[in-house]
Amino acid sequence: MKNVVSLKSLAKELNISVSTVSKSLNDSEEISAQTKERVKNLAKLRGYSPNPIAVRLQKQETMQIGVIIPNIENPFFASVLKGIDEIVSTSKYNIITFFSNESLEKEKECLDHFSRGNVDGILICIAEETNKKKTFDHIIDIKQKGIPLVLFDRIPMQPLGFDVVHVNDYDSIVSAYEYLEEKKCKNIAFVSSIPTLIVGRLREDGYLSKAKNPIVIAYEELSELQLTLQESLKEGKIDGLISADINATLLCNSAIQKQGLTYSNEISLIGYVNAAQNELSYPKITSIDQHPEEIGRQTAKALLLRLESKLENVPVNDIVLNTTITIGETSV
Amino acid sequence: MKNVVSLKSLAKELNISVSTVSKSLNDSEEISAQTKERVKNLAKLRGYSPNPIAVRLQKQETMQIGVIIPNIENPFFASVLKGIDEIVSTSKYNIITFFSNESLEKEKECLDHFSRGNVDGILICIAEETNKKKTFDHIIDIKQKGIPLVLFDRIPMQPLGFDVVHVNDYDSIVSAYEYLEEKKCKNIAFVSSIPTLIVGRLREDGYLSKAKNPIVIAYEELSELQLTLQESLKEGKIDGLISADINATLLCNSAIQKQGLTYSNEISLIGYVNAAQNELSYPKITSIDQHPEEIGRQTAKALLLRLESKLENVPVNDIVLNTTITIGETSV
DNA sequence: CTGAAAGCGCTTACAG
DNA sequence: CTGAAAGCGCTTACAG
Repeated sequence: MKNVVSLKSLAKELNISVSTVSKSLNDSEEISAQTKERVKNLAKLRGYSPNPIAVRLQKQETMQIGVIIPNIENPFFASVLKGIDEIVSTSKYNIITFFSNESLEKEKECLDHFSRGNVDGILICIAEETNKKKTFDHIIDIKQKGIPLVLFDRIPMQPLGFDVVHVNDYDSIVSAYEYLEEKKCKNIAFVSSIPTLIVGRLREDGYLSKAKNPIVIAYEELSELQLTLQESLKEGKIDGLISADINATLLCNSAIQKQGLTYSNEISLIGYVNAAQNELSYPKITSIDQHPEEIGRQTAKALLLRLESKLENVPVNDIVLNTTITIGETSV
Repeated sequence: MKNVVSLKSLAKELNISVSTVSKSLNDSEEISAQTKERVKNLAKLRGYSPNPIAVRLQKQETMQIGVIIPNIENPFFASVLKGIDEIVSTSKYNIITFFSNESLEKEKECLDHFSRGNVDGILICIAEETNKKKTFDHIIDIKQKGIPLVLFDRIPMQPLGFDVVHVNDYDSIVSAYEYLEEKKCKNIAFVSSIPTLIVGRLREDGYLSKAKNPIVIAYEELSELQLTLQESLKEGKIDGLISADINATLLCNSAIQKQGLTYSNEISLIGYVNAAQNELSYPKITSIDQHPEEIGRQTAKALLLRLESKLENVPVNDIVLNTTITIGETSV
């Protein structure tokens, strides 16, 4: 039941050679208008479409872009992927998705698979474990294979020699801090469930650069974070919270509510959220918007640029995007 | 800088034929142990790995599975995709992801692309628009192409002749209704932002089968839904809410809070949520868990089964999974 | 046990 | 303007 229409079958039916059929369909200058016409008509009639695998073998291109996402259940990454798809789907490439599930081992396997000739280019956000262990050799190795690679969101401190796309995490938190200051907050604490992630560190640094008497509440273990947070709020000193990630934001709001605090002069909250969900939630939280789809689009564009201009000496690009603050109901 | 190690280069270096090299690496019985040894050693030394495109062309398999997701920003689908990945990543296949963004047109393009020899099998959840217009010809056409296809979640009323994986939406709501009855709710309303989706209709039907004096609040337009919902709550009659989708659930909770109602004898809420986010939210909403990852796993398994047993006469599978109720803080 | 040949479905110099 | 030939990198009957 497979598609049996091939160049060969068309050629036989038309009593001409395979090369002529191929050239006709590719609109080669070499072929007469009349022959092209005949070939194209029959091709359409028979529903011919070229075997993509054969074309790829011939062209020595896979027409595939490999994407490695740490965790697709994180809405930030889901939106980034959507942005990537938006750009890639207008190109000749397909997206092969892999999920590292934050595991270094899995990430290595993915890159290994990609580098065995399965993709023409790679888009990757490194896993949490990779981030912690600071093991980047498997990524650097890709350079030797000559496969263009673009890193997004979690960017190692030391440059690896690849294009990168990210937001300015440091400045984002500085802006958030300044925003809360405008709202007359005096004791602003920083809450994070990602203290070891690169982006988490940058955000913390941004906070520390502003706070005179810093209060950092940071645990990876959510239950621990929750407990400590509740304790800290009980003391009644804190009147502003900046949360460094989606989970921390949810816990902050939850702790505030449970404490019976109200979003007024009593306390304010700003943090990272899942934008779509936040829009409908109560209270709608004042948030730092990273514009994840835009990150995805820029990442994909950066790769396509490398793929199209085969120039090896294009300098490495460091693309920094701006975050914005979306006012909600948790800062009055 | 491309990988220049090929069967040919190995053969030349060993002074034997390409066929012998190929057979050795594939552990053919025909080849002497000694030769195999030599070949494998050199292959390892040179870091040889077979060109996947060439293998595919030869084997007449793409080793790719095409997945069409209506909206990756919906956490339900993100989790389904994770489940799919979990199973597929243990097979020889790769996942090609496409997002229809709920558009029939885009969906057609995806299927068209897939059917041009780009994938060996297809996993699809139909777009909202497809669902509404009840246009399924582009899906049915896939059967003629001989490409196995499995539908998940949104399953057309009339069987299309493909394997399907879904939950029992009707029964889920019946259970939810019965649960609220146990909690002494007397006036249970049904709130939906997906009145025209198949799953939305089934859920509504489940509700209608139980309610004596049904109150259905259903609008696709979220602002309209929100308004009507607030009006209805103001009347003070409703003491139980069943929400048919994530957005409706968020709006219900938001409306309840704004109304100043408390989750006690006053009112209860049960509905669909984003499980990960709900876990950390306040209040934690009592929810109907569809186990999306399991849906993904089952969907992928169903396809792999078809792909492996080339038998055409395997009867069509209708896999129905159970939902469960997770007790939260919105039903006391 | 090894290798030459054909073939998977295409494209593209090159001859005529 | 058309076609035969070689080749992309493999696999696999078939001969020897």
